[in-house]
Amino acid sequence: MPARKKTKYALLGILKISPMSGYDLKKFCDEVVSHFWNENYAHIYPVLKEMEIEGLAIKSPMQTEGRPLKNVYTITEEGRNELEKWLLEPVEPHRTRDEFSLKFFFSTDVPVDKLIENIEVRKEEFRKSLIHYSQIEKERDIDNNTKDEKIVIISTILLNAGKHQCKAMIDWCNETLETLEKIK
Amino acid sequence: MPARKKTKYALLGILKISPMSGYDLKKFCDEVVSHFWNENYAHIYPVLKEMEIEGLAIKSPMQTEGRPLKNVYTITEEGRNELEKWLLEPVEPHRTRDEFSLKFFFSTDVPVDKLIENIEVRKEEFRKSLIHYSQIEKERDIDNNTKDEKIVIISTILLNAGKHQCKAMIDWCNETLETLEKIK
DNA sequence: GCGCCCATGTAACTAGTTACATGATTCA
DNA sequence: TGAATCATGTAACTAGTTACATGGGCGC
Repeated sequence: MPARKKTKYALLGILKISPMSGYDLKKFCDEVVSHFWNENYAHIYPVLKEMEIEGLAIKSPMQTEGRPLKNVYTITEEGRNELEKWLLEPVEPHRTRDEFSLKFFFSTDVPVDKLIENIEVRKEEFRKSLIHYSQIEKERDIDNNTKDEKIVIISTILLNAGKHQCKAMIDWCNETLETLEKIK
Repeated sequence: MPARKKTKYALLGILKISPMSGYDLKKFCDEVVSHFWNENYAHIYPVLKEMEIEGLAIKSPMQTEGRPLKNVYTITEEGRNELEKWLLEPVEPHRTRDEFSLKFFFSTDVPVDKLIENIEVRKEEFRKSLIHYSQIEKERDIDNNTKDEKIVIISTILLNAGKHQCKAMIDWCNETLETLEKIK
């Protein structure tokens, strides 16, 4: 098994949507799937090279007017097969490492007021995320009136997951604040 | 900054509760904080060594009858200070990489029936986790009647976070199943 | 006699991040 | 003229996992 497995499949999946360069892939990650995925250049460029060697994608240099040379990658049939195979495999559950919970667990000697403050900050973060999700949805609805397309349905479902999580955590923050106020 | 930062603080935090060996630390992780943290031996032993060199913990070999030699580590004053410092720092948000969402996003060509099946599996996982959390709580209540202790309150709050998340995801699964049934 | 628990550790690999290096064009 | 964007890449570091190696004691 070659290295950088997850990045490879992420890139394959995006290249299946449309051929693009390393730079474009990064932009796609930041703009379209940032709420559940991220990549950085240091990951993308070496993996693209490997993918070309493995025959999963083909590089075609493109000279655009007044712009640096662009290496556009196109997914191959082999790449499609590899992606398809991965899509059908079950998702292996990844180990949890929640630093916030860990800190909170060790905070027996931290004053309750400080704990309350931390929870307030966290609640605010979730509130902002929730607003962010609603905004993404709104923007998408404006330039997208093809609501029946499968990709749109899938995107909506994934956004909904984020919203559900945020709401749950905001509820938890409120309950926790009540609990902490009582023992203050 | 030395390597293996998070493991170091996790171990410091547990050693503050009680001195113990690498083996014990692993057990503690698996039994007490597994729902938000995990460690493995390959991480624990080298980090304990580093921590001793840095003066954050002291190793005392202990010979227990009919048992292998046990290296019990005790946190030092310096270790306590280091931990305290870390506890007061804000938690830096970590990048999301949700493989399930990624796969789901790329699944436009996967038959809807297969998607429904995947969501059903996921729902079942969350249902099991929810039961697991309730069980932990029940067991803890039996051998713990000191409900007012801060550590017990904190544990309850953290368990509650897990429960909130599971419930939210089960709701999401149900909504998603409805949506998918409609386009089947 | 077999498998599980106790107990410690290393090697090799997989994964992910930060900082650095370079250089052109576009827009304010 | 200076900041932002386009565009590609490497080096060094931090983090985490799997598999392997070893060996005694306990209970069934």
